[in-house]
Amino acid sequence: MTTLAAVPTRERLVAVAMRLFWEKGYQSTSVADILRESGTNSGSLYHFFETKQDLLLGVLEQYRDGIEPLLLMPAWEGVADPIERIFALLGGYRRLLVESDFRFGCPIGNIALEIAEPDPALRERLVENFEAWTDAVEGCLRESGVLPADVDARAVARFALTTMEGGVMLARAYRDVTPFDDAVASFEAYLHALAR
Amino acid sequence: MTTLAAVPTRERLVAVAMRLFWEKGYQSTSVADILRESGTNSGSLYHFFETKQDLLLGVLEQYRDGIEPLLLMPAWEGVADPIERIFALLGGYRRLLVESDFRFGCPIGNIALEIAEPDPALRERLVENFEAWTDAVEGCLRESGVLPADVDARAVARFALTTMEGGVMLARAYRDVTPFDDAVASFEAYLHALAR
DNA sequence: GTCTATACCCTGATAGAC
DNA sequence: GTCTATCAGGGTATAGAC
Repeated sequence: MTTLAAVPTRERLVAVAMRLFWEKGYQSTSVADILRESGTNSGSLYHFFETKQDLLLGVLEQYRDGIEPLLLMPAWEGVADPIERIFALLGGYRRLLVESDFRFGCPIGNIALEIAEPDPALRERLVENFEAWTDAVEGCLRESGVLPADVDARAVARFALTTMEGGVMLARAYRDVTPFDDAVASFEAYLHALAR
Repeated sequence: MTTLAAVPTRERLVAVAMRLFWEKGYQSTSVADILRESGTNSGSLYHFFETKQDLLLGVLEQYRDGIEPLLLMPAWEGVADPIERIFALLGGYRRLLVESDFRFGCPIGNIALEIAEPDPALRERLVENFEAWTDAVEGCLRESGVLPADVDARAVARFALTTMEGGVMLARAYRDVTPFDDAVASFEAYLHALAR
């Protein structure tokens, strides 16, 4: 097993911040929390990151770079059909909701709404994450060939993201997966209607 | 014109907190901000509310009670057709996004994601707001009579909420109303597909 | 119900030796 | 790059007179 101490300090900080920002939110996580849970001293954190928000940027870059290997690849293992892959991806969020008793939703969506007026740099990182997610779904849609030529595949892919984010929000508030399931079922019906 | 001072203290506090929580977020609004902008002293606030979160509960109750008179009635003025009313409601959020340069989204959705692990009391207030919104849209759907009997009108209404919340989130992050418009257009297509 | 003053803690961030 | 110590400020909430 890899111990925390074996990981270089910067990566350790990003990994711990990633987890805490997800669990508690960005603003409710103190720098002291991150230092304690990562076994790091204040001086080291501020050696690598100018500010707490700078660390958040590092976390969002990590999410962006992890979409392919850490989100898509596990979700798509053993799923070859591109349309099924879209629902496997959505199913991953469902699983996360249920298994965490609705504590864990979408870490990017949380940040997007938690910070009322994000800096341009922060907003850019959020958009990069949303775009990478949308790219993946758009790729599935195109690969499937089910959409007529006059349908905007990117808009459909973005609607999948909208559905996921809205569904996760409601499921967490209700502590009930039904709103999420209903949203996914509706999206599926929408997709079928487009495909015919 | 009604001056601030003419309004009873409790209502004044709720009104100002409502605005600030929306503009800046709950956690980024300090009690001092609320006191300053409402022209109130600390002792008065804590006379009416035990804690800052208690004030948030008051704000959410106000939102809930205001859905009919302050959200639906203005949006539906001069709109008789129940299906058009659904899109008039969604159009209200669009207008808000654009006119505020994407600073104002859905105040309830913001709180729902800003607070990672809301107390049961807080969660209950969020749910009340989502339910009241869903009730209104479900009423429109039933009144319109466009849905076949085997379609779950409540699930469709909730999907409208999902669409709105997801669309607002993305539009704010992108600072571009396109994701919202695409989401609404997709929802409309979904509704048409159901209705036939 | 409202006023002033303030307790008391935790926040992000810094200093400077090693 | 890492360590300890600490700063300055702002956070929520309270005390107690009026």
